[in-house]
Amino acid sequence: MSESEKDRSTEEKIKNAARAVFHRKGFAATRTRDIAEEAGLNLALLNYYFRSKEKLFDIIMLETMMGFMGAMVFVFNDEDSGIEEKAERMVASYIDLLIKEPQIPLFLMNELHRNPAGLAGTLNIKSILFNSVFARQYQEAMAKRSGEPLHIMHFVMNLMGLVVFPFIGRPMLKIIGDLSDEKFVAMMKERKKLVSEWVAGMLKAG
Amino acid sequence: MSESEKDRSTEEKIKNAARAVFHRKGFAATRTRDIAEEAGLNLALLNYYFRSKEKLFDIIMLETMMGFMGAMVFVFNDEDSGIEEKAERMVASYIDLLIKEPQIPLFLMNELHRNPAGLAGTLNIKSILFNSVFARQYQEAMAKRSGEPLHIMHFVMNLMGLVVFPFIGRPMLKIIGDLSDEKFVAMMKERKKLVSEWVAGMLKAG
DNA sequence: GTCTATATACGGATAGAC
DNA sequence: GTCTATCCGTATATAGAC
Repeated sequence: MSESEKDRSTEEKIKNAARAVFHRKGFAATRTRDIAEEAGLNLALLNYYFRSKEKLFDIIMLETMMGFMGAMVFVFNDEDSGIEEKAERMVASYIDLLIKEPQIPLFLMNELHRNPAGLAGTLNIKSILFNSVFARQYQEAMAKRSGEPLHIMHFVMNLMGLVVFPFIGRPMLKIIGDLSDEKFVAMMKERKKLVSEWVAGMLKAG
Repeated sequence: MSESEKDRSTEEKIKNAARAVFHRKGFAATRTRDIAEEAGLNLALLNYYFRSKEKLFDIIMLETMMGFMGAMVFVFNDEDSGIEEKAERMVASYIDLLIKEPQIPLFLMNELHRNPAGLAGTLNIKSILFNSVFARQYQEAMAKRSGEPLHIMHFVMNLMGLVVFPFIGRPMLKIIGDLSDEKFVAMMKERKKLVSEWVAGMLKAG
């Protein structure tokens, strides 16, 4: 089956529609009818291809999770870059991803909250972090700088907080700051450079 | 009516139960039956006291929003403290609040996403920020430091990202970092001091 | 594979007894 | 004010024609 045929197959149409609607409204608030309509197909086809709403959701969730984590894991184990360059690349690639697909973080945070074990257990992310080149470089950076060494999760929280939070809080931030969509996106692009500088500072200062 | 009577009144019992369940599961996923059960009361009483699930939800949403914003607004307009002290106090009070009520941020972000205008329009938060003592002090700090002045919303994003995001991403962070609940809370307490230092650094460095 | 029609379950809301 | 019983719309899932 060619790529173009695959994209247009009924199964792919359903998955693409399901992804869009689930990302926008979350599991509980989406109706299978919404997905069928978004796909331009009959409701019965959802059950023909994917047994149930739950099963369809699980597939979308897994793919979304992999896409989101993939952006990180790819950079994590590069031997040729230092920690600051890694941080800079993660920041840039996440901001690019989230400008294109801004609903992903809220979707993921919600559904991980609903079922923390389910998916997260599938991917063994925990060992991915601790055994990474990134973790080794982080420990080296901590050893060099003044002050107490900080748990690596503080660094992960900072990186994600500075990059991902604005997309989760977007509706609130737009109101508080009186920001248009264009202005918001422009600020996110500014943040590629800014966040890189801030996290580099955190690695040095005591 | 005395305080103890008020706390135990049927209306209060329903509101307390509704708050707990809505915060935990969000609007779409909570059933009025869940709330009745949590309150130890009959389902029919919800409609007797609060017409509909929507109406009950709106009340909880408004109260939660006010509680969340209140912690900020209170500090915003204090004339006697500098900007760094304000930041430090906001960080500390938010972390204390969120250790007690960790579901609030995800709840608020979700429901603001569902209906950005609804509530946010009610409170005119936008003018609260721009007319605050805090905003004036921020502009002064920007004028003094080297480099281009940064939009105040970058500062708001940083403050909230560093403080609030960990509570939103808690299930993910616990898995990635192999953290127990106790360890997670301990790290959040550490962050009172750390985040204060980081944001102070952002106000100075170019 | 795709459709129409329908079975079945669930959830919000209310009627009416007490 | 509070309960039990029930109505009724809506949503998932499936049966069966084409």
